[in-house]
Amino acid sequence: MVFADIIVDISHEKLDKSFQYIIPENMRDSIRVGMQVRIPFGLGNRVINGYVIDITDKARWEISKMKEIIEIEEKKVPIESELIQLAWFIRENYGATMNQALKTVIPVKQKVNAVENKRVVLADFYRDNQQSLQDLMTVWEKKHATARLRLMNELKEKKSLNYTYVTNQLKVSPSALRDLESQEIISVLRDAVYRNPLASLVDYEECHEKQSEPELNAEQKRVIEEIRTSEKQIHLIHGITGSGKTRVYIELIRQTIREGKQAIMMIPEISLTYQTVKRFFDVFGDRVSVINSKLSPGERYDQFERAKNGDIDIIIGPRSAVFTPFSKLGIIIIDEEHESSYKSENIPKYHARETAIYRAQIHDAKVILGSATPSVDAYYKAEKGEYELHVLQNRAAGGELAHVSVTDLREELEAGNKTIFGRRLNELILDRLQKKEQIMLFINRRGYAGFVSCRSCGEAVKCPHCDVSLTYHWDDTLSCHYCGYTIPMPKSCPACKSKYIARFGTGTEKVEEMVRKYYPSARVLRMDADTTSKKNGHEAIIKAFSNHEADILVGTQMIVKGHDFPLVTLVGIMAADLSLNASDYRASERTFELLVQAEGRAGRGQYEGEAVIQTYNPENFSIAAAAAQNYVEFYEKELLYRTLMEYPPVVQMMAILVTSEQEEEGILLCTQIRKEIENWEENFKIIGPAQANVSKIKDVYRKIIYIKHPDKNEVVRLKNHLEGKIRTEWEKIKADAAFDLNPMNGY
DNA sequence: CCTTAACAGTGT
DNA sequence: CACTGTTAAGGG
Repeated sequence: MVFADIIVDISHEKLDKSFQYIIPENMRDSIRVGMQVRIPFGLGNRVINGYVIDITDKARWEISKMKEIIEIEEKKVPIESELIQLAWFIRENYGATMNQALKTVIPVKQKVNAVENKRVVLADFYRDNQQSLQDLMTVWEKKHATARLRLMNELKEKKSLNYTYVTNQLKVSPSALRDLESQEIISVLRDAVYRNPLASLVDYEECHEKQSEPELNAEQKRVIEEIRTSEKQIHLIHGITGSGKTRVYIELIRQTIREGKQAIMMIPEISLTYQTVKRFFDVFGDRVSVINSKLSPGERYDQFERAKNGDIDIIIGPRSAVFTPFSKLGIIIIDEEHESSYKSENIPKYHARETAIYRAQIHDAKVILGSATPSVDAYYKAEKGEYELHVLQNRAAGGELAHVSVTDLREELEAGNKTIFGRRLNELILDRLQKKEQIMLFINRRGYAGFVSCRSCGEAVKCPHCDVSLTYHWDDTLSCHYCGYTIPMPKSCPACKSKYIARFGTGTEKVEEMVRKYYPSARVLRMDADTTSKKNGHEAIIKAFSNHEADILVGTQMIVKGHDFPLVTLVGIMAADLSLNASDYRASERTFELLVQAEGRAGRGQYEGEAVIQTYNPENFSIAAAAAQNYVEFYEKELLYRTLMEYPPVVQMMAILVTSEQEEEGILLCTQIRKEIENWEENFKIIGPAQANVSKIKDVYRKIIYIKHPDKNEVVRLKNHLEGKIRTEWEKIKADAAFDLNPMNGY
C-alpha cells in the first residue's frame, strides 16, 4: 500500500497539518509530490483540493479509516518539491498555514493552453514529387481554384509559410486549408511557442542598436574578484549612487551562466522592470525573462515553464521572483536590498531576502545584496561576518556626489522668512531657472494623505467601521482605505456642524501653489498619488519632465526612486523631518535612506549637482549623516540606539496581532498570551498588549503585543508553542492571533 | 472552512 | 414527539 500526505486547500489553523490518503492502484505510477489532487474530506465527504507533499508506504493512521484520492488535477500546476521545502520555511518563520505558504510559492495556479505558432508546408509526397504537384495544379487551373494556386506557387518557392500570412496575405481561407490538409496535399505544423513578455518591453528588431556595457573599472573588477574567490555565500555590496552596481551584477551573472547555472535578479518595484530588462536584454538576449503580477496568466505560466525547462538563464522580477523554479540556481541578486517592498504585507509575511538566503543554501548558490544605503539589518550581519562586505565608493562615470547643504527652518523664521523656501534654496532655484537646468522638490511625507478635517473643532472625518480617517477622492467623495466605505463629501462638519470643513493639504499641492506664486515663470509638474492615479499618469509625468517640458518637478517619495534625469542639478528636500515622527523604530533608517536617495537624483549628468535639506532638526543624527552622505556614521549611531533600546537587528522582535469582533475576547486572548510568555522557560521581553495603530478595521478590533529575544530560534519556538495553545486550550476564545517576525511597518 | 450530530427550545 | 435553530466537534 502506498499513501500520500496531503495538505488540504482550506486555510484554517485547525487544518494546518497533513492528512493521509490511500493512493489507488491506477494512480500509483503517475502521482508525484507537489501535484494537486481531489479528495473526499470530512464527515460529508465533500470533494476538495489538496497538495501532495509526501508519498510513503508508512501508514500513520488506521488504514481502515483512510480514504482514497479521487483524481489528480491535471489542469493545475504541480509544485516543485523544492518549493515545498521553501513553503515549510515560510510556514515555520512567518506565521501562516501550510496551505497559505504553498499558495505563495506557486504564483501560477492554472495551466494555460500553449500559444501555437502554425506553419503551412507541403506534404511529404508532393514535396518529393514535383510531377504530381504539377498535375494537381493543372487540374486546379481548369477549375479556377485560384486561392489554391496562389498557395502552391508560394510553397514551391519557400518550403514553409506562416499560417497567418497564408490566411491574411494570400487570402486562402482556413476551410480550404483544412480541406487540403485532409487530402494530404499540405500539412499544418503546430509548434508550441512561449508567450514572451519581453516583446512589449524591448524592441527585437533594433538589436543592432544594442548598448554595449561599459568596461569594468578597477573597483568593480576588485569586487567581482572578491566575490568569485570568496568562500562566503552571502555578499553585501555597499555602493554609492551611480557606482555601477548593475554593471557588477551583470558580470556576476555572466560568470554564473558560464558555469551552466541560472540567476534570479530581484528588483524592489515593478516600475523599475523596464530599465533593468532593457539593460540585461542587450547583454543576454532572450535568455532573460521577467515575471511579475502585471503579466497575464498565460505569460506568467509560460515563464514558469521556460524556467523549469532551462530555456532561460535569468529571471527579473520583484519579491515573488525568489520562487522561480530554476533547477540549477547559481546566484540570487537582490538590488536595493533595503527596500521594504521585499517584505510581504500579506500573509504569509515573508521577507524575500531571508527566503532567498534559505533557498540559496539548498542550491549552494550565492546571494548578492546591493544598496547605496544598506538596511541596518544587512550591514549588521556583514559586520558580524555572516555576510561579506564589499564597497564601491566611486562613481563609475566619474563625477562627484551632489554637494549638500542644510537649512535650519527655525533660523529662517527668525530671520523673517515666512515662505516655505529657505534663503539658500531660493537662491539656487533662481540660479537654476536662469541657467535652464531642472529642479526637483521633494516632500518627505508618508501616508496620511488628503484627509478631511474641521477647522473649528479639529475633528477629522473618520470611518465608522475602522479606526482611520477617510481620504478625499477627486470625484468629491470620502472613502475608507481599509473597507471601502464611501460617503459624499460632507458640506459641514458631522461633529459640530461648522461649515469650515476642508481637505488637509497633501503637501505637494501646497508646494506647487507656492512655486507658482514665487516663481511665476517656471513651468511646474506635480507627481503624487493624486496626479498618478490615472492610467499611465506616472509614465506621462516622467516623460514630460525628461523632455524638459517643465523646470520644476514637485513630488513625494515616488520621484526619488530610480529615474535618471541628467538635467536635474538641484534637489530641494522641503521638510526632512516628517518621516522622523513615525512611531516605529525604523523611522531614522527610513529618513536617512530617503534623503540619500533624493540627494542621489542631483547631478547625474555632466553638470554638478546640489541638494538642500530643509529641516527643523539639523542636529538629528540621521539628517546630519544624510547631509554628509556618510552611511557608516549613520549606521554606527543607529546601531547604538538599537542596542540601547533593544531593537532589531540586535534582538529579534516578533509582533503578535490579535484580532477579534468583540473587544473583550481580544483582550482575553492577549492576557492569556502575555501570561504564557511570562511563564515560559526562556526570558522574553514583552511590550503590550496595546491598541494597534489602526485599532479597528472592518469592525474588527486589533491589539498588538511585541516580544523580543536575542535568539531567532527561540522566538520561532515560542511562536510554535503559542500557535499550539491557540489551537487547543484557547480554542474557544473568539479571537485570532497572527505572528509577524521582524515586522517592517508598525501596527 | 464545511458538515454533521447533538442539544435546547418551541409548539402541537 | 416533530420541528427548528444554535453550538460544538471533527475532518485521514
